[in-house]
Amino acid sequence: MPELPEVETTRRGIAPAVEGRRIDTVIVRNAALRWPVPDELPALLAGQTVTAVRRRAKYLLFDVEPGTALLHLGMSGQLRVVAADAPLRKHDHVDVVLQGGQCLRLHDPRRFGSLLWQPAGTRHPLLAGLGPEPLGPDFSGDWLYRQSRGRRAAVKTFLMDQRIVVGVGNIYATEALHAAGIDPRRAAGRVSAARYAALAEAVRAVLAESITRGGTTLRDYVDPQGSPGWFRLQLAAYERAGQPCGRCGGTIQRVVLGQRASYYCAGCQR
DNA sequence: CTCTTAACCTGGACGC
DNA sequence: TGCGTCCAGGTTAAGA
Repeated sequence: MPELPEVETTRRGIAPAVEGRRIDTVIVRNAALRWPVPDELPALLAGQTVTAVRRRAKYLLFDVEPGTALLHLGMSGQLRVVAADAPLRKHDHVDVVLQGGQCLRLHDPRRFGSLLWQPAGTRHPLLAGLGPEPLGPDFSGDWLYRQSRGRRAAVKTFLMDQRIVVGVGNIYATEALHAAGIDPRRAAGRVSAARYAALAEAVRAVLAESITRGGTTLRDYVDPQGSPGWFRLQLAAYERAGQPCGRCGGTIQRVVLGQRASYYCAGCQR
């Protein structure tokens, strides 16, 4: 489900309820996520005060004194702020019960998400090797250009590689390439520096605009208050096969790249 | 190294 | 109504 804008919207939605708040208990009903939730996690978090909720790539990071809890929402994860006694739904796998009667509830039907622990002063292997934040200072067209030299994989697959740049998933890679006028099938190593400059700008613009609209709800994404995101209304290419391109009037095509559905306009994406 | 593929899992949409 | 097939905002391990 979530790419950077949805994770960031989730972060902003939970921060007021969580930051500076003490954790009463952590209830793990089903530890069988992408990786097993560590047995010791509830004991590590109970009684701790959350000093900050951060985001790195598509991970939410909950800082407490002994370390950081890492939460990834996978494809179908939702994190909601609910009353601690709110009725349970199927697939409500974890509750972080906060002092004051609210709780953070993780709901994840497909269980591709993960909840892991990083002791203070260490770096979890999953966070090692991640590329720059697309909305940060280290991401640029020049960076993309240099990383892409000699690569034959499709530029869309390259753009979704979290070692190259984080946070860009299937929707936003599709949209950014459309906005930049680049054919997603083109080999990454055969895109010019000038066009990577345009692509980097398109990535930033599409992510920033989606955040302002609360992310994209295609099927089941909701923010921590249960509201959908509205960026879907802005999608120019994603899931628009057969429809006219808003820029050139051509027809949006569907193709599969790296096992993921991709959409592009044969008229204006080269 | 780079690249491709299978796998993890559930549920909704669709065709018969 | 039911059953089979395909598809879905992600990521990793394994193999070529």
